[in-house]
Amino acid sequence: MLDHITNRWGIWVLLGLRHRELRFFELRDRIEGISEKMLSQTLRQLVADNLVWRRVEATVPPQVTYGLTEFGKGAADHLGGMFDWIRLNAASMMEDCPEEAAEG
Amino acid sequence: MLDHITNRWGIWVLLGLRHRELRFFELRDRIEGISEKMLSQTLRQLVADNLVWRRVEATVPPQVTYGLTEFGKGAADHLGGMFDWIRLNAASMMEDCPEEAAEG
DNA sequence: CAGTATCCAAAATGATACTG
DNA sequence: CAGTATCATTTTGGATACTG
Repeated sequence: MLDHITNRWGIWVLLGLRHRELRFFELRDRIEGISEKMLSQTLRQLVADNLVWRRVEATVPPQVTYGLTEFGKGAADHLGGMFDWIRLNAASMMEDCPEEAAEG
Repeated sequence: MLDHITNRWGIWVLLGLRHRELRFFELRDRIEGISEKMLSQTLRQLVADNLVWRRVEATVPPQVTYGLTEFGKGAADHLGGMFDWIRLNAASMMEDCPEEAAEG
């Protein structure tokens, strides 16, 4: 399952759904570069893993909405935390890395 | 860079180095299923990203040791935390998921 | 021991067209 | 709108042989 989460697209879907539930096309629009095929496939995996839920409204045209389960929220939280931490520390790391000298 | 960390093997290398520094063959042994090619490649990426350091001792036979930088330690920590959390919650999630009913 | 180079197989991805 | 099917391409991974 970690594979699905850390997949090329899994991360972005989970982070994309972090703030609110989204329709299929909203996700596709949010996650730039993703194809419909990959989005569909990734979503199916995440739904199967109980990280994401799927709600279909049998209207015309049909509306399908995706959101995070409680489990998915936790995962997205960890993921987001790590992501933020990396962005913060990567910046200061590139400027100057005094810790490296302390290693030896 | 997130790609490198969440790579198929990047995760396991970072987690493998979490407790202590290791030699090349120790890592290869620890991470079952990894080939020398993939290990070498993954390590080069992580070193380039400043997540891992590399120490060469010019002995015969040569000894090369890898370990986490301060930056890498932080990343491995986040990764390990998420990993543990998933393992814990995935188990209870599969048995019973009352939160799901509360969604609708 | 610690790699690198090469070649090959397998899997992931993408573009496009199509369906209900 | 929300997908699925198909095909071509790209990427990844592994086995093996070779080097210092």
